[in-house]
Amino acid sequence: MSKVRFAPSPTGYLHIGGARTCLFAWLYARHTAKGFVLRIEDTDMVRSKKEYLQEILESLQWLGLDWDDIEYQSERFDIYRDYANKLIEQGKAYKKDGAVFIKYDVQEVRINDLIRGEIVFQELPKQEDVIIKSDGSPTYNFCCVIDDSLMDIDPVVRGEDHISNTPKQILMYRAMDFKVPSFAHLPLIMAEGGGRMSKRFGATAISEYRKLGYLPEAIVNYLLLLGWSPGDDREIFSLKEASELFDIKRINKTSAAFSFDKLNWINGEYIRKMSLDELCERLLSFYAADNPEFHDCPMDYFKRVVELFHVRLVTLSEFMDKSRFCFCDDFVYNNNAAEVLDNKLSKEITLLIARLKDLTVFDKALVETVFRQVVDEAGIKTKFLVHPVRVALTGDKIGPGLFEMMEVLGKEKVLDRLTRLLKYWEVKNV
RNA sequence: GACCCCAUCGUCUAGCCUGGUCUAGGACAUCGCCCUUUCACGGCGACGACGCCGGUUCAAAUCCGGCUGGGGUCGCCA
Repeated sequence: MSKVRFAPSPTGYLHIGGARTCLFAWLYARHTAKGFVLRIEDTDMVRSKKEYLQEILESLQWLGLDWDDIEYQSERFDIYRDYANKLIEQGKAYKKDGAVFIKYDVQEVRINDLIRGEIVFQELPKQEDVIIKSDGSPTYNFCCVIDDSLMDIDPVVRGEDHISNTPKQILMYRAMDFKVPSFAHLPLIMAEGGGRMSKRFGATAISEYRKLGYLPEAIVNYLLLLGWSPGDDREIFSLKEASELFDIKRINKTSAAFSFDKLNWINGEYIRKMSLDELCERLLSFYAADNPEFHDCPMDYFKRVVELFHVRLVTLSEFMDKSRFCFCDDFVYNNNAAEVLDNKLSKEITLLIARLKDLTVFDKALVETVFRQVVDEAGIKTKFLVHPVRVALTGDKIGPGLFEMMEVLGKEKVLDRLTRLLKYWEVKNV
């Protein structure tokens, strides 16, 4: 049975477009139970870098796109040279200036494309092409044809930018008496707001998205939606579900614009649907070495803090800023909270402190009961006491629910921070 | 310039192949309402598209042609 491949070139990082190409090729392979080959196109000895290869492999693993085989073109130069020599012997190629040129038997070329149907090229602009460069290394199109043929790749799944390469490749298949495979040319991804992906576009490398706090399953899910749909309204799938549902015929012909809004939504969906324990693990590994406070605090405390932000996170990276007040006491009151602090409720806060002090069990329900009693006695609206207390506890006017937050922070911290607010008002008074 | 690909709400899309069930469905974003101590989540609702012109047909988002628009490729890079 034929196989499917993804053929990255280690001359740069794995970018979002490459990841999507790989995803579709991978899904096709898994759906049809064909083998999936990772072919490293490292024929350009100058531009190919080990670190890029490393990064590409890590990114693919992170995304969950595994492969059955990996091949390196740099280890196959002998094969390419043999075919070049054979073509020379047959009079289909010739040497010039140290390079080897193939002569095309120019004719109409038809591509059988699984996504677009038949594509017809009337004529080719060139009659010949280099297959072995003057430095002895083989060219892309030549290697590609030989490897796709020898590795029994069918269909050839790749980006739309390769459509124009296909006619000359088909002529090469014919020159070497190879069976011509079918192709599946994927539409390209465009930058947000249209235009090419490369220009004026922030994050392109997959590793970048990882650093930004995106989950691999969310990225994969989003990429899948960018150009494919199951035909109904479902939008959230795991890789496993996707490989079962996948149908290459349902890939769109139109290039799709990338949207951070949608990616963010999907990422948030995955975070929300994740169990609390799972989210804790993800956060701990995301903040691995840089944030010892997360690892040093009691796991139980960490978990309860995470719970406060579970439905409030879009990316993992937001956790640090949002939860800062849970791990340190030295925060300052945010400027946007100034308005809330204008109204000095020293008397009410003092009363609240006194009542909270009496609590022996500092849980959400009891805290709320006490809080509402104070509000009643003071004869003010709940929200007028809630807002300044939140600022006192977190430094910000927006944040998690007040009472669950108080329970998590604990009596001591709550009382300290309320007292701190009283002092703040005192100082301001002078 | 040449060759090729594409064309449904702002964005991602369903529908198109096998014309009528489409006063075009869903999602994101936006806006409003509800929930509510803020934010978020959740619920409800609003806004919003078949690029244009012809043709075929009793009937076209769906088929055909042209135009326009967008994209890709024209390297001894991959």
